[in-house]
Amino acid sequence: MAPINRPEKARTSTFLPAGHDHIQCQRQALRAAEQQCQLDKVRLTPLRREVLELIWQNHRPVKAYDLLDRLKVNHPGAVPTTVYRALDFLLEHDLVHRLQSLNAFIGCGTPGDPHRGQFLICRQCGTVAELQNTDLHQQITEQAAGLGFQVDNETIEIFGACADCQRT
Amino acid sequence: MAPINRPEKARTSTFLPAGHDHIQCQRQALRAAEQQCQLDKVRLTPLRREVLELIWQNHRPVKAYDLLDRLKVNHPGAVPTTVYRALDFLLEHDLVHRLQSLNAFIGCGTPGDPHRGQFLICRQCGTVAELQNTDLHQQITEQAAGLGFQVDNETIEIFGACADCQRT
DNA sequence: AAGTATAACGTTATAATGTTACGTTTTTCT
DNA sequence: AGAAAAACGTAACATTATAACGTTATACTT
Repeated sequence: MAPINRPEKARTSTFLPAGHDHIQCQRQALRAAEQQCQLDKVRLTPLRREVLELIWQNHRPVKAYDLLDRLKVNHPGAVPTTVYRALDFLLEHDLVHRLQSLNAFIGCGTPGDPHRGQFLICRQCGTVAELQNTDLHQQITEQAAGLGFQVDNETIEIFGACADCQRT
Repeated sequence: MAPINRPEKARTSTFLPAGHDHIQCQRQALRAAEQQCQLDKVRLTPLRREVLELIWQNHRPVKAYDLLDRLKVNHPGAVPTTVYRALDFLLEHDLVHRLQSLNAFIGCGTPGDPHRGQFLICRQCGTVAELQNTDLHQQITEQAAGLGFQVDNETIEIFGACADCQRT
């Protein structure tokens, strides 16, 4: 399946600008998720919503069992299945990403957009930036095509030091 | 750390040409590993060598516990630590790669080369091709640099259908 | 509105993956 | 030969993820 190729410039959703209002950011993410679910005609149930809310508490990846611990506060009966089922739903509808290198999850800021999965991950502070680099995507797709390989999913996870952490 | 940027064209190590002589391929890989270890002045012990040999039995990723089962044939005392220690060694010396999306391992055909980790993975037959796409690497490094991010490691794992599997 | 199909969730058990800690053996280096 | 370092043995355990099956809630049809 050839990818959508919008003529946009490379952009990034984080690293966070100085005055980042996260309360607002989280609220906005949940609103976007609700809209996306309406469009997709699927149900963002209270449980799923709560998991998504927990994921959006910051811009660092969360592990499933941490999520579980946090979920238990309001949801004493929660067990691994509870979390993994919610995560499966959120992944399927592109509301969160899975970071394979970390076995962890992070909210997706742009649920409607073509969904790739290009991440910069700071080893030190753990902050993750999601890239939307169309050129990169296209270059990969083209090289693959040259080898007769038809791409259906890409995982790009780049580790290193973010600007803040380099200074320290 | 700025990457080595050799003016090479994009290349790939597999998908396998029609008449691929795997016995020869495996032997060659082990020879290369031995040489690399000599250069690095580290020891490719019988255990490590045996694990590497098992990994090179084909061009599909192997899971650690599968490796363990296979290792037990000649090595009844083997336990997870046995395998993971060998894998740690092999990874550290760039003799194998870890595929994060699969929790699996695969031999590296070019131990001496600058070591990135760009893979095409066929969902159907499981065959993996390692790419050495310098442009891709450079593009990532540059975009990251533009965000003040200093790359130290990249994981690129592309899933899809290889040429053979598309035909079926 | 009742009946039925489907989706979501609860519950228990277990599988798969990976690590820690500590002791012993082997190799290397002086 | 003796000391230091590396490799390996062994047991326990931590983390991550899924399977199987039953119940409850929601949506869909008539």
